[in-house]
Amino acid sequence: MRLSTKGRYAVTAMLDLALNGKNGPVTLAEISENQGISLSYLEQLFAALRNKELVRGVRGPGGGYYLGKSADEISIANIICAVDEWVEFTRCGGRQNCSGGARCLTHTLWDDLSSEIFNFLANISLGDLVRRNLNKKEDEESSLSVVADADSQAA
Amino acid sequence: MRLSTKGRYAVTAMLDLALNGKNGPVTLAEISENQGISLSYLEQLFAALRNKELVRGVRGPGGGYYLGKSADEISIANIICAVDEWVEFTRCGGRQNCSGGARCLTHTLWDDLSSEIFNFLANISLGDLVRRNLNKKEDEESSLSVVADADSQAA
DNA sequence: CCATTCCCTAGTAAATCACTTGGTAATTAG
DNA sequence: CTAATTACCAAGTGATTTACTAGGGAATGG
Repeated sequence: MRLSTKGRYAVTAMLDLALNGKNGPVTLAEISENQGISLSYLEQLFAALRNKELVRGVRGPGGGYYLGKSADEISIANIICAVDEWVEFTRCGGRQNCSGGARCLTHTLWDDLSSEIFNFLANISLGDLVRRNLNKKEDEESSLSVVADADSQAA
Repeated sequence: MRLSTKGRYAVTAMLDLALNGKNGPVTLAEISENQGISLSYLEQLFAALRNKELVRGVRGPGGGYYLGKSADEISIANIICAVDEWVEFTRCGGRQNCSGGARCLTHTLWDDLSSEIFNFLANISLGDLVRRNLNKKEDEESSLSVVADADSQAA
């Protein structure tokens, strides 16, 4: 299980693409400018995203990137897995010698948690994120209680 | 937002402590043995956990570590924050010059997602994890469908 | 006293991060 | 056709992080 800043860059870039790619492709130069990410680093991230067919590149003037499928079909887990090589840890059914000991139980607990986190992220799509934010702007228009709660707990 | 293998080590160690610390303190040597983590690395992790009062050390022979509070009062987010320095990213209300542009919207979306992930992890306690697993063993005793699903999606 | 345990500092090889440099390949506008 | 534009590709780099080793204390129990 891995969720680094690299994943954040990828999600951020994909969000930018989902937001600005409604009519015509978006160039990496634009995303680089918008999000403050170096062009060449974006190229590396997009190479990984392209391998997983989450984006589609078009070369030449007027070219750029499209989403590889609809924003609703791309989950946050998909994006993070593409660039961050999600490692599902030590289901130690064989490899390790932890036959029923405390080690194996702990590993099982961790694996369950890891799966839960994955499923959580797999159930949020790019489209969800965009829509949720627009709805929130309409509905609330004032407070940001969720974020405030998280901050206070984190501190 | 950060969720590295270091956090995994910390959660694993805390799980071990929750499982084995029912009667008397648990030594880092035991956890090191159980979980296959180097003793000195554990010491560093537990220094961070101690700072956040998630564990309590007792020196001398027969000593070891206790949980700093009950397993139900310790969330996974607490543990990860302790060792991984959870960085809440770029709520760019001031620092950056993204006045209403695509950058700021994307950052807002990311911040919302980040908060959601945090809240998700904040709502799972060590106690939950242990109980959930014990219940599952009683209830199902056969299939591990959740984990299987996650694996197939990850691949 | 002395063994045990926590506690602390420093250093390190390997990996990862975010980036730079310097290209090549395809496509379009003129 | 040419030149500009864009995606694509590879190699390398300083900074940071990871997981660990080494080498010590400081407190406590027998």
